[in-house]
Amino acid sequence: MSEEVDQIVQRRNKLAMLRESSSPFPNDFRRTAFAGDLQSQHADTGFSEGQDPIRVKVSGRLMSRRLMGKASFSHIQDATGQVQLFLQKNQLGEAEYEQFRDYDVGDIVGAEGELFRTRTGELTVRVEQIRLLTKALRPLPEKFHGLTDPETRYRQRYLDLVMNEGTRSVFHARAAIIQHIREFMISHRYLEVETPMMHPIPGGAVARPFITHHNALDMDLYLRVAPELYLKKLVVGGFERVFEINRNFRNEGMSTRHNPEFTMMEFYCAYADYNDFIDLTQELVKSLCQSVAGSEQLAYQGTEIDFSGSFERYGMIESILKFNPDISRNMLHDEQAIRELADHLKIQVGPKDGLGKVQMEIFEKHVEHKLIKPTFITGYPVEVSPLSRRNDEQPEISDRFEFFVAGREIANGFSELNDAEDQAGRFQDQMGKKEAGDQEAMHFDADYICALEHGLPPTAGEGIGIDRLVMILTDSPSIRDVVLFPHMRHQQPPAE
RNA sequence: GGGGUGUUAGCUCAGUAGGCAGAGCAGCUGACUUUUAAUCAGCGGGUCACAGGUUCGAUCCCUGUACACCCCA
Repeated sequence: MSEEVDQIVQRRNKLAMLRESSSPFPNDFRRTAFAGDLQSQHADTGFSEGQDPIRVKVSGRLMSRRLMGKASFSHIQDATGQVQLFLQKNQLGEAEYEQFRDYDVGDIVGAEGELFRTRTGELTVRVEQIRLLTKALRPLPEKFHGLTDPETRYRQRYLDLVMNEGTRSVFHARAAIIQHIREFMISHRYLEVETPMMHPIPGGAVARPFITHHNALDMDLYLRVAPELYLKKLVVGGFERVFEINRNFRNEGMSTRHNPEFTMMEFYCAYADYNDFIDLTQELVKSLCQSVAGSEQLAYQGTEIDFSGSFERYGMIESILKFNPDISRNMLHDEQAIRELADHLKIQVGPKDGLGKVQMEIFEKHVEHKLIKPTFITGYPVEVSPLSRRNDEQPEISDRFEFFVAGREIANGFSELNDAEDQAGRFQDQMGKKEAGDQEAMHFDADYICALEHGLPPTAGEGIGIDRLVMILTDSPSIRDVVLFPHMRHQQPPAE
């Protein structure tokens, strides 16, 4: 019999004993204080003799035990932090003290007593009563090194959360970031909405969808790759400023910056253009830096990133030239030359791909990862922007921008294409690409065209990748570090 | 999809020119009324990821598979 099983068997035996004497999973303990609150409230309390004693009831997970004969110390951890318990045989009584000695690290307990300070000055509860509230049958990871194995941290995130303060703080930060964004949008008069996650036709982004099936209707549905088309239908309907924070699903590879489901905020504003959203994005990002980090200087994975002042801004072509001195402007604008260049750069180009598509490929491969400072890129080709408004001066480019930090695309926004006939033509173009084998190309969405034909006001739209933003703001190297339960390959469940 | 690295006790990690598998923590027994990685004495705990191959003998060498991490596409 392995020791792992031994430890579980011992705990099961203890639980069996508890079942005989009482209900082992009581739910009538009510705490009066949180550990972290006590620490901050009593940071300067002296607990001198004459003072009125402060009685508290605390509960949480037993994280350590130091048994010394007739007295013991222990730490419990709740949602706010840890506090030390001091247990004495003559205070608890023989029976209760012996019961405590049977508790295991990992058990959930409730304790009541008076606050005091130990010789070393640590705030401590002098326990008068303690109860086991939940027996833990499996041992926790080791107390000193904690849990470091990345696979276990992701698959059993609860253990990571119990053991690692850093993990807890990342997800607290994530919640604060999303709350901040939501309040920012509401304060700018945006209405929060929820649109379908299951789409009859996948649309709104160039991406491969997941397919599911509705039994009663006997029809295939697609998990959404973006909420874009529905949100713009709401603008047609007169909700002139809307936003949605929710999951998108893309059936693509996984990496440190891609999870099959990821969180995006999309938002639309009538009577605004992409330049307005560049300004709005900068304002939002700066305010997030201040609210999360308290500074516009952030360190990301050892690189200082400066969010102060106005963010950098280049045209896409200019950025290619700036970061790749070997490439000339003429090469990027000549069909023949750019294909040779792409070949030289080992970029695969499809036979139906035009100038714009190849420019985009070169940009993605040879510029994106170099955009470390917060940077807006504009001037994207219409060919790769099937939902964007055409630029008035240069019809081959769109009124679109993307926002990059630390070499990562964080946001994508544009003046919306509200010309229904142009949009129908762009969908036709996408269908041509799909027939040529491009699995990411869009479908023709007649419903959406119909909505546009009713009149979409001039509108700006944008999507912000929340996970990537959280990565940068929390200095996390992988998207798995900012998603509570990242997608993992199937694995055998933990054996007993 | 390609390349690299890894998988040894519940956890964190050693290790073996190829010859009975190691530590710390956790666990168990005992001592201990201000400890905090408590301490002291003793004890138990392993399909060395999985499947093949080479070998007298494989945790170690070879091949494949699974899972994970990193890099590239």
